[in-house]
Amino acid sequence: MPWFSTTPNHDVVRQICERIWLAVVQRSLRPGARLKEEDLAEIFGATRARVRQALTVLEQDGLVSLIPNRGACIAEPGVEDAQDAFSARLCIEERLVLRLCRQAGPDDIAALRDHIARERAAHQDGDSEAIIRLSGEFHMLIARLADAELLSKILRMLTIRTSLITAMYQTQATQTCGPDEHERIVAAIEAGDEAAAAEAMRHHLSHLESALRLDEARPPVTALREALLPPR
Amino acid sequence: MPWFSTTPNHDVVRQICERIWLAVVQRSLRPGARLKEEDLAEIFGATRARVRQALTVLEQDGLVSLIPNRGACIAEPGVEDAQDAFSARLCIEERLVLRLCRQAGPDDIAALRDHIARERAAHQDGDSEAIIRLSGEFHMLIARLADAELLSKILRMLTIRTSLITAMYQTQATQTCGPDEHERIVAAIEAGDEAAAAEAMRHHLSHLESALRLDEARPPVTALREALLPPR
DNA sequence: GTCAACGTGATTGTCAACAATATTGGGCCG
DNA sequence: CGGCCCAATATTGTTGACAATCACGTTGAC
Repeated sequence: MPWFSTTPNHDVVRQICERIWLAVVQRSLRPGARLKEEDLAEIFGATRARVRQALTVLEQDGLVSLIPNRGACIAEPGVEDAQDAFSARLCIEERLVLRLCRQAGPDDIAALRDHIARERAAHQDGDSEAIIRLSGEFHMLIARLADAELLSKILRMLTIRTSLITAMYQTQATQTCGPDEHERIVAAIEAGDEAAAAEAMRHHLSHLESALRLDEARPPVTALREALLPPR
Repeated sequence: MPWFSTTPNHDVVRQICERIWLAVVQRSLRPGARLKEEDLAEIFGATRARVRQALTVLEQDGLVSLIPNRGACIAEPGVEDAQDAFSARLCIEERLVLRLCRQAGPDDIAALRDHIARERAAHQDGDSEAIIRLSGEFHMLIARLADAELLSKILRMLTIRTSLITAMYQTQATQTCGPDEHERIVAAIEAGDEAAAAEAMRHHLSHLESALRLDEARPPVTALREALLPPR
């Protein structure tokens, strides 16, 4: 299930991207962490050129910052960036569910229900890796079913960004929201109720956003750095 | 005014991207044209590595197709792709003008008016290069004024795509539509009339789309190739 | 005469060494 | 004693050559 990123040419590159992304959302790689090319090359058994390709792709997706002559590090989106990302997702996904309300056939509904079932299973098993992954894939599934290739591509970029943002700003209380809200969206789509579907999606996204500590003065991880370092 | 693409690290890369894009919209580079790395390197006085970076970026933007082990060529978006692109632009730009209706201050309106004035000047001078460029930049200006960094980035990608599509499918009759429709959008924004602004933008985009020969069976440029070459 | 296999030429993909640049630690001067 | 400059080191950026791959033209067999 190759869902990551903008289909890099070679599998090795995609694997590197995917592993780094996973490390970020699982919080084993903190925002601001430096990514030394040589180390990555050794870790993944690849050459530095490959690593560099991967980093270029990851920068496009907004997951890493690439500073010339200074290397790469996990990006540190600010509060503004977070709001931008959710705002953009709202714009895209509202459109997607509206389209799906008109186009969706029984197969589509079944696929969505099946996905939600897997989400529930992951929740019961407490498999946090699967929970995070499936939660993101639900939205990508909607995009795919809506038959909008470009919007899918865009949404992919946005989900990667919001993954990072979530890992950065989320409170301990709400890890990810359960599949109930997804269920509600699907139900509205099945009923063909455009207003309800759009509303459900809006509610879902704003719920995701409001679960974050965006109101706080500064991101928790970079607080130290930015506070101590003089402005460059 | 560095408006092109996803801010590549080095200026050389951006210049290559920009020149290729310009060549495409000016129709000196036809869709399907092969882009040999070595030739590009010689033309731009850059190394092949740089050219490769540029091609990677251009592929992300959908301007070139990058086939493994076979090289790069100007992309040939199909009718489906064209509709996708306009659909996505509609989604994004509608949101942008709505936001601008609420946020726009006198400075913003002045900037928009100033831009339209330049468009009119280009039209009078018959400077087709400027007409194409300014026509695209108007939409980017809206995105920038709407204070939506991410949506700007996305729209940039979409305008590049639609540039290519326009170059590919446009009829001889309607090169680009004049600045009158832009004027109408700005007027609605100035009045703060959300419904009118959204409607004006919808009208503008659908006008752009309907000026193309999307109903024809196949793209004009590739017709020969696809007709003569056996399906691979 | 047609088709298939093969060899050749051209082009892309990869690599490892080299050069340029930023960071860090120590020494020197104020 | 503190600030500044300079050299050493570590890391990134670049280059050119090499290997892998593919398209095309030729040759041979059926």
